[in-house]
Amino acid sequence: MSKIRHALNTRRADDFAQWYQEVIAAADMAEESGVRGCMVIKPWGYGIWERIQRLLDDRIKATGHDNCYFPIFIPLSNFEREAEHVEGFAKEMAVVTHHRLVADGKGGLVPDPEARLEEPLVVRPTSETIIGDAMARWVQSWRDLPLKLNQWANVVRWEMRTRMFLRTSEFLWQEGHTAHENAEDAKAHTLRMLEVYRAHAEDDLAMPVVAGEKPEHERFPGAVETWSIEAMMQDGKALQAGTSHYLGTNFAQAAGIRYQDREGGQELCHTTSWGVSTRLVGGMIMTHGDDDGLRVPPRLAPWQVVILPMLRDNEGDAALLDYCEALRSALGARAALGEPVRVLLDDKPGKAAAKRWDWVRKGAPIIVEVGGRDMEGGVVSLLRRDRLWGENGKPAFAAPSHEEAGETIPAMLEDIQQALFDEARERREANIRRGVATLEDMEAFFAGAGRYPGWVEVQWARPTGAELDGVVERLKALKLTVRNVPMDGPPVDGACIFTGRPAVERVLVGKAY
RNA sequence: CGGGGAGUGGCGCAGUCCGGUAGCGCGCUUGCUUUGGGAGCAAGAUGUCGCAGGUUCGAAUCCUGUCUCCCCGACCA
Repeated sequence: MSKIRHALNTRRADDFAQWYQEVIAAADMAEESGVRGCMVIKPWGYGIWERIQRLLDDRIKATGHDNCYFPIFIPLSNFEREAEHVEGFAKEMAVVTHHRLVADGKGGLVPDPEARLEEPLVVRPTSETIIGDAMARWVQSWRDLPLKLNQWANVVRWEMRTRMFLRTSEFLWQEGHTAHENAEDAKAHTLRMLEVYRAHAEDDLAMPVVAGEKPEHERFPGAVETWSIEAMMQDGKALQAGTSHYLGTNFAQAAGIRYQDREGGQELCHTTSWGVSTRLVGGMIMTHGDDDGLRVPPRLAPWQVVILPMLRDNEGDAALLDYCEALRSALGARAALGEPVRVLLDDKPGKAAAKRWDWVRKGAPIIVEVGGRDMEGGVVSLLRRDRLWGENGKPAFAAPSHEEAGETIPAMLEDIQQALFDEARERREANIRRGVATLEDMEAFFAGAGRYPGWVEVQWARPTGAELDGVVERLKALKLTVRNVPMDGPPVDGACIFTGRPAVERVLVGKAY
C-alpha cells in the first residue's frame, strides 16, 4: 500500500480536517476570498452545485412548487415579528445602515452620516418573514391553498467559525415556503419535502442519510417541528444535510397569513419551510473523497467522462483527435442515469499522463486516455475513478475496444453511482452502534472507538425542559449531540438511557459538524 | 468571541531570535532531448515579504494597530 503514490499529500486517516481543505484546493473547487467566512466557488465546484440545483429543482417542481425571488434585504421591523425567530438569528445578522459613502479626507471612504437609513435593513439569514409578508397578501381564500413557493438564493449568517462549504457566512441555498389550510396538511407536506431531500441525497449525491425529527432543543427558531436528514462523514461525524420545518401558525400569526374557509370564517394558515445549501457539496466531499482527491458521483459530475488524447505535436495528432472525437460523439449520443452522457474531450496542451492526475483530483468518474497504440489496436485505456488502483499499486487501466467503450460506459456510470452509494452506506452501517443500553456503555463506546467513532443509537423517554437540558449537558461533556429521531425504526422496548423511565423512541447520538 | 498557530512569487516553505534591502522546492515560460504513462537537461520570468502606522541611516526582521486563514473552545437554522 505504501508504494502507492497518492495524488494528495494528506491522508484522511492522518488529518481529516487538513485533508478536507486539500481536496477543495486540489480539485479546484473553491478558494478563499479575503472576506471573512466567504469563499469564491470556482468552475468545478460551482458546476457540481449547478448539478445539485438542477436535479433538486426538478424534484421541487415535480411536487408542485413554483420558483420566485424575494429581496436580499429585509426591513428590520419586518424581521422582528416572530419572537423566537428573532432570538435565534439576532446574534448572527449583517445589517445595512447607510446608502452612500463619502470621502473621509484621508483618501478613504466612510458611510455618509447624512445617508443613514431611516430603518436599517438586515441581510436575509432566511426568508420566512418577508415571504410570510407576501403570503399574507397572496392568500385570501381556501382556494388559494396550498401555496407552494421556492426560491434559490444566497443568505448571510455571521458565523463565528467557518469552513468552506460546510459553514460559510454567505452561502447558496434553496428555501421552500408553503402555506396550508390546517396542521395535518402542513405536517404532511413537511414530511413530503423531507422525503424529497432524502431521495435527492441518496439518489443524486449517493450520500446515505437518516431522516428523522430533531429533538426539541435543536428546532429551528419559531418552528413547531424540525426534521432533518443526517449523513455520516468519513470521520464518523454527522452532517445535517437538510431540514424541513412545520411552523404551525407562528409565522402566519406574525405576518397575518389568513384565509377565508368554506364556512366564511377567517383562519390562520399553517406554514412550512425547508432548505438545503451548498453544505451538500461539503457533504459530498466528505462522503466520497479519498486519498487521491474528490470522487464525484456521476449524477453530479459536470463531466462524467473525460477523454485525454496523448498528443505528440506531430502529424499523427489529427487522426488521434478524430478517433477521440468519434468516441466523444458516440457517448454524447447515449444516455446514462436518464440524461445524455456528459463527455469532455480535453485536448488542451500538456501531457495526458499529467492531466490525468488533475482529473483524478477533480474526481471525474471515468477517465479515458487514448494514445497512438490504442488507436492502432482499436482500443482505449479506461480508468474508473472509484476503483483507481490495481493490485500492483498502479492505476488500474482497462482496455475496452473503441466500440465497446461507447457501448459500456453509460452502464458503467450507473454502476459507479450505485457503487459509491453502497460503499458509503456500508461504512455508515458499520459505524452505527445499536443496542447501547446504558450511559456507561455509551461513554465507553465513544472513549474506546478511536478517532472516528461514528454514532450510537439509544432509546430515550424524550425528556423535556430542565431534564432535557441535563441530558444535553451530559452529552456536551463528550462533545456529543442528539442528531435526530430516525423515522421508520423498530418499536422501542426498554428503558430510557438517560432517565430510566420507559423509552418512547430511538435517537442517534454522535459528534457533529 | 476567548486561547493557540500562521500570513514571504501560482502552491509548499526557509530567512525573523542576533535589522543591512529576498532564497529553496514544485509549478510557470522558452529551447533542446524524450515519447505508453504524474519526463530529463538548460536558460528564464514572477515578490510594494497580508495591510497601515511607528522606531531607525536602513525593517520581511523591532514596536503598535488592523485584516485574513488554520486548530481548540464557546456559539450555531
